[in-house]
Amino acid sequence: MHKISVERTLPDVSEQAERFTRVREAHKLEAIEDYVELIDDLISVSGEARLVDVANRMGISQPTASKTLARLQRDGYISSEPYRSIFLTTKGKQLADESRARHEVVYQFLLAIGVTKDVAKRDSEGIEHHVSEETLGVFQRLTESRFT
Amino acid sequence: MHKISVERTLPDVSEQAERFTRVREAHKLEAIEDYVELIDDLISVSGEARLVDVANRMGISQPTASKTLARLQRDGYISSEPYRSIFLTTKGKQLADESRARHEVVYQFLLAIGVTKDVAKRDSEGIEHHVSEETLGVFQRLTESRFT
DNA sequence: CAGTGAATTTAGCCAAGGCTTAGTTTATAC
DNA sequence: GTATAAACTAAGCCTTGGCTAAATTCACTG
Repeated sequence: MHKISVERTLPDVSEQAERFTRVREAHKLEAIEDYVELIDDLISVSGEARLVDVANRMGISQPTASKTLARLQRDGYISSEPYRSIFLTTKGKQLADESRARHEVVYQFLLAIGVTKDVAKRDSEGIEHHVSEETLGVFQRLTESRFT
Repeated sequence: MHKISVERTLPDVSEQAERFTRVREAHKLEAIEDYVELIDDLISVSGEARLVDVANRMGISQPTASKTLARLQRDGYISSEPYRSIFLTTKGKQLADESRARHEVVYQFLLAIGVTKDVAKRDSEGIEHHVSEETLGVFQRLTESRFT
């Protein structure tokens, strides 16, 4: 059995480096987006966002949630008094809205092309953060035109 | 202008927690996948993989690359002698192949639905790690049937 | 075959994001 | 109005993954 060795070439160094750097930067925003989106949902549905709920829903311990929320407050996404519930700042609310919109587009797109509901939920959670405006636009158009 | 408040519900706690946990776990594999894929490419194209090239192409400093490669070796993905070039273990080569295949499917799919080449390259870099087998299968079928 | 420059490693720093254990505050029930 | 349970914070530990500066090794040139 002979293996056909594929003609493989490497992209330009700086171009490739930039791509990886971009992905790494996107990662930093991801956690923040997930938090503000969740906090916004909690406020909408249950009237307030408590640390304990954030921790439980993110699947992390309360101290870890506490530390992360402190960072979010430091960076101006949320506000809260010690031992009190959490509020989104304008900046945080804006990010939550944008993030949810992107999330929803990806989710609906996956459904439209025939991915099952549960998997679409799981995959869209990871994918949403890495989709450019251009790709998102394509997703949206295709979803609307129901090309299935 | 009245805002229509959307009926928003929250998913089951443990289900949501599991989803976030899954994404966090995927993240850990990402870096590894990117490294072994790059190392494999370097070996294919230039005959060997040197730390300096890995660092330059990942867009990180040499010491950071050195530390990460040490972890990869510790975990059995690569092997190398001090000051020598880097080799993939069977485990590493396997992961590189799988990762590249997934990467390629995502990239070709994005191209097929009309995303421009540069953006497809960038987005597929981030998306590939979060795509389940099921979604990947759907991508592949749709790409092959050239549904544009 | 010695000197030099490039490649690599070592050491030491930092932030993020995870954990546990222990202590404090809050709220509730009696 | 006080006891107690739940919520939250504090302290301290770990890994990953980033950096710079400095030391070491390698390879090549002359």
